[in-house]
Amino acid sequence: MSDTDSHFSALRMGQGEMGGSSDGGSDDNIDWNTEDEIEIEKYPVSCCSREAAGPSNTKLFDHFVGMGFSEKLVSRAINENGQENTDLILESLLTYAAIEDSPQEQQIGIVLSVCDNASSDYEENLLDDSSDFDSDSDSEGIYNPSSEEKKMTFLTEMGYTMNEASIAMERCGADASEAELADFICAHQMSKAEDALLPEEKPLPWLSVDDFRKSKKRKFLRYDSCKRNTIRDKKPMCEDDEPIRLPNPMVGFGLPTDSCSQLTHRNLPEPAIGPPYFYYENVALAPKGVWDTISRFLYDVEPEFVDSKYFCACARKRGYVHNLPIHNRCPLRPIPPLTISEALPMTKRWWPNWDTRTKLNCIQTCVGSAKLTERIRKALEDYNGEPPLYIQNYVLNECRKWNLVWVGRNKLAPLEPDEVEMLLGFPRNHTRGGGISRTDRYKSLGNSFQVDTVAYHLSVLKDLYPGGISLLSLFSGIGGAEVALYRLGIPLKNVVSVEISEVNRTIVRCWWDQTNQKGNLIDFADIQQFTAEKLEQLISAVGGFDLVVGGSPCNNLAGSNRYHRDGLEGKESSLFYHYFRVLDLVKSIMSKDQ
DNA sequence: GCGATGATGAAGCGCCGA
DNA sequence: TCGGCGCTTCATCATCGC
Repeated sequence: MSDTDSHFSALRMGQGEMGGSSDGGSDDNIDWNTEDEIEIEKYPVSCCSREAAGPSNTKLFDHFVGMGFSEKLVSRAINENGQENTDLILESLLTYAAIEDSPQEQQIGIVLSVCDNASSDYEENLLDDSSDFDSDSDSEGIYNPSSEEKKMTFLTEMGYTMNEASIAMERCGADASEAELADFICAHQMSKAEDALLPEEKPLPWLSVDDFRKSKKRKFLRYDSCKRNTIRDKKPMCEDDEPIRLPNPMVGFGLPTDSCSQLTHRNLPEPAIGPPYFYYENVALAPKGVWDTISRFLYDVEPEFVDSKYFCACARKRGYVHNLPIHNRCPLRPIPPLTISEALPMTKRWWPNWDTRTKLNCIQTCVGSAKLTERIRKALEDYNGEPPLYIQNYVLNECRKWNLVWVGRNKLAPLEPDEVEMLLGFPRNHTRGGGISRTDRYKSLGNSFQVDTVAYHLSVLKDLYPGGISLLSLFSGIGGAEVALYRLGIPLKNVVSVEISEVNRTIVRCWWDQTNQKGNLIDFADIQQFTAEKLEQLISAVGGFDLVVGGSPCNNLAGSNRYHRDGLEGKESSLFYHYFRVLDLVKSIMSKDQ
């Protein structure tokens, strides 16, 4: 198994289910003469306009060879189409590849060479996709093959074929980001998958860019009938053509405290059905469109939005995309304190009656400063416990903003790290010791799961895996999923943890040792180095994963980020695509092994 | 160099009144 | 229905002290 197998895994949803031949026929279902060609005219291929500025013949030749086509085919295509119209050349090349009787291995070889040569550029691709375009625009008229190749590399690393990548780049144009290109291909694959369900098979045209951009949900329309009994129907504002909107109240498929409102069944899209089970988490209040993209990538599974204030004494609005069963959920015992006064009883004595908070806001990675609490103390001390309304409003605003609690007369303070641990469902001192600074504790905790909430969702696994579970934990952080499973009483047979922060890996390792786990814990630092080969070895060693958990970085999604709230294209948050990549690889490898 | 501290808006949504 | 307002938000960066 190699990286290129993801090529097939990405096609699995469409090609495999179409029953298409495997003899190099990845494009058998593509209608190369669709009306969409008209659309192409509206979205000129970047390379064409650049070539028109006057690239040399050699450069043109090298360009297509660099894309992975054989010299023979490139010569033939240039001879047949001339040097002016690179659209035609590219289309000819793709057609040759599609109709050629060459074995698939040849195409795999193309993909492999691109991946290998460009692996070192991969991170840069993820981070700098927009900057590529900027530089292009700066040098208007000058052809820059590296930008195109970087996108090609990105897409092939994602597991798409060269042909799919080329077509997507052609259709979406030069201004398309890597994510948009991947989304475009994904849309086509899903469409093929759905067409496989139709009695009459026919070649499926690629979506036109216009259609794709105007109605990204088009490809999923046929799932509508499956969704009629799902939570979506409980949200009348959530039409298929509308972006995903957050439910109010944010209770997901139901709360343990309200059995009447619990949803016990949903129909998952076919490609989403395990094994393995997967569970993805991120901030609910992400920029518009982010959850639509996440949902589309994760097999069109409807996100479950839950505010942890229903599970503990602090709010934590998160979206969860998973394919777990949703019946027979049960909460962790003991039920944690649900109000501030229950969670922090020593604050009751000092809590003024005009501070009506019963829940804390979302716990973040930073805490209020000592100067702030001192300013508040001074503002309050002249009023003997009954400050005027404007002072009350000022204080309450700061309290909500920084999650301050009353620790004395006129005295507020930020939460201590161990209090945060308790509120989030971790054992006391989970993040303490081992050379970890106080700042790092806050940071790690602020980025973690709320254990009780996650455990409620994962509780359905207890009956399914009485003998224990093998877990692939991506972006593990301080081990929220591991702690949740442990507290549920689900034995951890094997845990493969991927976490970039050494501090966090240390925390998980210490917890693992201190709780006398009997299973195996293997940790890795960088998900970007988590290759198909490595995955295959791990899957072979542990006998497959039962659950793939991950909450990719939210830095560029969170409202608190006033500098780089760039959505899924942001430096850190773009790592979501690696969650999808790894999950899809695991699904592919495990489906082959079965 | 590292950790702690303090200053720094804006996006998105719900609510409410016109 | 629409616009104004209030509320919330897994953060980032510059600076300081050790």
